[in-house]
Amino acid sequence: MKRSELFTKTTKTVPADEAALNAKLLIRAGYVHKEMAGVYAYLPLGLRVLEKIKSIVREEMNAIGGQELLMTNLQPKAVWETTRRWDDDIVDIWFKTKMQNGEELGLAWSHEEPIMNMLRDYVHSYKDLPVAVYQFQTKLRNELRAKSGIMRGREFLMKDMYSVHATKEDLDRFYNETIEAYKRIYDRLGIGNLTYVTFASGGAFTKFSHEFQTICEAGEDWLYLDRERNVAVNEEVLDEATEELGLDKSKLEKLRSAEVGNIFNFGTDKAEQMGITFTDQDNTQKPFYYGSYGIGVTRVMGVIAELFSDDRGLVWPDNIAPYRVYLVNIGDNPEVLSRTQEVYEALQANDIDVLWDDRSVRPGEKFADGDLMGIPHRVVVSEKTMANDNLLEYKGRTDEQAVNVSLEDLVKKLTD
RNA sequence: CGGGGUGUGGCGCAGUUGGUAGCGCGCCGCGUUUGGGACGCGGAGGUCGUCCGUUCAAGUCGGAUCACCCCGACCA
Repeated sequence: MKRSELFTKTTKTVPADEAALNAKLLIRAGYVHKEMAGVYAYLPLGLRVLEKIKSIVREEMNAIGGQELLMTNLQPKAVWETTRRWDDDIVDIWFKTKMQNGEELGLAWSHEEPIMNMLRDYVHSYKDLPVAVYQFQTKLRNELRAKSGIMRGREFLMKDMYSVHATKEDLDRFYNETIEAYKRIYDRLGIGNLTYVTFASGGAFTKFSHEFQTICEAGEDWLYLDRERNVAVNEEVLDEATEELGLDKSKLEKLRSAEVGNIFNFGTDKAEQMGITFTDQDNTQKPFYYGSYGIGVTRVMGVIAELFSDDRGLVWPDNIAPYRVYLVNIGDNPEVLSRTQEVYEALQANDIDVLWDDRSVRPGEKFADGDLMGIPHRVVVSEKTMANDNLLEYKGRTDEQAVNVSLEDLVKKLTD
């Protein structure tokens, strides 16, 4: 992609209506556009980041047997009445609307009930089990107050997976496999070393659920961490969990964290409430065991933006940067331009995402833009570099000093 | 939903005791520039969130309303 063709612009001025660092940077760099409080549009750069995060999540979900699908945003009232969760006193974040004939509809804040209801049509026997399905879906939640930029919106993108099983043991097995898959996801997203599996409040069926909490000053949760045993507990279940797990409360470290994932073991509750059963081997009707597993995709993006930024702007991990290389030509000397073109094509030929800042603006502006956008690798072509054995100037986003490399070595470095 | 704050060109802001709107950035044109967000000259762009009221006169005063932000409560 050439920078001159990218319609979004960067800006030096900080938006006045944002306090959250992630929103300030993402808006300034042209990743997101604020539609209204808690509602953000994803522009080409932002969408590329989201898609890269999704690819990682998708690979890991597929690896444990998840089948991707796409549920709907419009949801029938009846499905939610079976678990009493249509009631605004029980779920207070509903967006609801009506059809022309007056029939009430819900706008998806979760898909737990609709997924179960859908599975009812296809899963009838123990032979069909287990099943795990997942989607990337927009969730709409009528939060009293939106805050923290894209970390907590009224509209956000979530990966939600659901699994149904014939036995408790099988659900437990899958639940644990999912925990491992989630760890791999956070590792690949570059936040693995800051992310902890955390005990949090459960539901009716289990005492605790598990959250994945990333240590982050901008988070809204408090995490109590036992570094020695590598166990973390959410503040909301601190007393119960420390007792249950035999932790020494005085040794726990209290840290700000952001919830980047949450998984629930529902047992058979949901299936019982909804009256959904399968025929087991012994020809009796039994309710499914049901688990649900969420990752807030847009929230993760916000957390990463917060965690890795510096005073010059965003700093994306290589894996999810919208482009990996920010290519800069200095000056419009035809030889420099044709050399830059050559580098541009070589990178593309090796499947390295490159954004070429081909504008005829001063070098400082290009450097500042590349830094603000958080592109991990910067490559410069100029008369100076060409005079220097035709080497390229390379600088990592967080490097102090640039170094000279050949095109071959650059490609090698970026494809290893 | 309780408390606090803010709405003025695209963005960030100023605007005195009420007298008919200005600055920086950005944008357009011309020229000079080109290794960390250049400079000169010339331009375009605003019924001051909205409505009602007070007044000869409202960005400015009063009321209502909407939106946005922060703190709290709540939440993936």
